[in-house]
Amino acid sequence: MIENTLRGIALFKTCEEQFFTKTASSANTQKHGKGKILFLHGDDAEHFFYIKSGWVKLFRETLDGTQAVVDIFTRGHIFGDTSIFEDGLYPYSAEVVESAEIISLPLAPLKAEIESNSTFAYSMLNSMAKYRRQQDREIEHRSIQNASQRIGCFLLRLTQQNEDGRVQIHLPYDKMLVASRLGMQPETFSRALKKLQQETDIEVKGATITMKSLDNLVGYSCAACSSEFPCKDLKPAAE
Amino acid sequence: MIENTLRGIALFKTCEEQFFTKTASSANTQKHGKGKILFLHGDDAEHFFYIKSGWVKLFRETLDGTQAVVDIFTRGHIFGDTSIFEDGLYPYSAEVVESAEIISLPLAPLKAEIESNSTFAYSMLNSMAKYRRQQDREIEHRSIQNASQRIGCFLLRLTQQNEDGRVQIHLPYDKMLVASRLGMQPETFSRALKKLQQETDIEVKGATITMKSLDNLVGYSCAACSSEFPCKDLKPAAE
DNA sequence: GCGCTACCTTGATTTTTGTCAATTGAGGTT
DNA sequence: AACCTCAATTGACAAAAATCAAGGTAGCGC
Repeated sequence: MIENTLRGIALFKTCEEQFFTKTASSANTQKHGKGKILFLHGDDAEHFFYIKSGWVKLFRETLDGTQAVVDIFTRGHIFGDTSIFEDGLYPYSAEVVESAEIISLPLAPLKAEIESNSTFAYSMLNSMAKYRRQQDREIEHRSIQNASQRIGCFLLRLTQQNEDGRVQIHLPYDKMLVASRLGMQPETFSRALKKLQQETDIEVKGATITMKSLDNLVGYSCAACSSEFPCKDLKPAAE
Repeated sequence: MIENTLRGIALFKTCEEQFFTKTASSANTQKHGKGKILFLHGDDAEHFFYIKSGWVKLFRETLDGTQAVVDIFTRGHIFGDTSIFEDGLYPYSAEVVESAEIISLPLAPLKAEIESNSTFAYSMLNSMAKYRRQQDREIEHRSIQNASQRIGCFLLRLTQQNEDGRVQIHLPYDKMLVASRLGMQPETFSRALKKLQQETDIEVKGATITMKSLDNLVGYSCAACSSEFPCKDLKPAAE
């Protein structure tokens, strides 16, 4: 059951047989409701996680409780794995933000596989490098894009390139969360989204956003980005 | 000559013999003055680089010429290596910002070593994970720290923990560059540094900053950070 | 339905940062 | 020394975002 899921994950394509059996033997799938804390920053890390469905927020907090969202992941993403390289402690906290089905997997076999299977280690490096570029982009955008442009970019990255006619996007989680994901206050988000509506041709109705084509949005947001649309990292992802 | 330098690099500790000989055979050391462009974003990547001394800025630009500084590295750092995972293209541009001595190294043996030596691949993953945490911190700071706090943090990260009496810090490159590294305008930097002077006990004289102890600075900046001082990633770096 | 509890929006205001322009200052060259 | 260049600072102002406060709205349980 779980073993089959694992075999289907692109990242694990090059793993040895024993990795799947060992990992699956102490893995388990669980459904979690919104608000469930999976682990806290600094906890001893025994497991890493694979998201089958739903959304998970990774975050860190300062002493006075201010929260910084590291990232928000969904189906197909792995998290908690880098604790291997962090003295076995989770480098962030994780909270379910939209009801999720999550597979919990032991770290030990993962570490063993990295250490023994260099092809797999290469895959890990590849996915790590991809993520690194995403973070570079994030930092870049925070310094050269304004709030509306960042929202525009966020929306563009939500559209799968399946579109033909009218484009429709559905925000995958609360607007408050989108705001924190983009590093702005909810009020700023609300106003910036309104401004984006005026400056482009998008129509916002609750969490649903529609538009004739992506062109206007691309012109508005991607002008203030060092990459071209469509973003390379969104493509099929050559594993 | 170069081979010995390579053997001394912590990251390469676990590399095979042939890696050193192959790499060194088509490596070369060069001195570059301030302003020298080493490669441009999108160039075909044949080499990666090791900094023996000086400072190098990695950056990306939008079509209209706005520049975003990805990072600024010095002695002991490697860059250009991730192009292995980016279709063989450099994911950013690189410019010498303080006269530097740089070793240029072929990418092919590095890639081969990653693919064949899983212990080394593990080291690479480890260093990549470390860098990832640094970027997480960077993103965090841009959303929850103000300009003065970011400068304070930057200064703290420049101090080696060798201090006993009075602490003295020397800015390693232009203030304009520090500003861009911290994602702010030079004018903002200038004012924020002045404010930092008023709020803590630092004394600024040109590029030299002194203070009785780090305490005030730590209290001022690290209060708005999810990590504790001293930052773990600055420690000896267990390779 | 009613009331409760978020989420979301809107307005007014303050804070922070960016922009534009002018001046000062330091280092290097001739 | 006089000159030049460019970094750095400062002031005045504009823009962007955060903050504070008040409503509005949608979903949910009773």
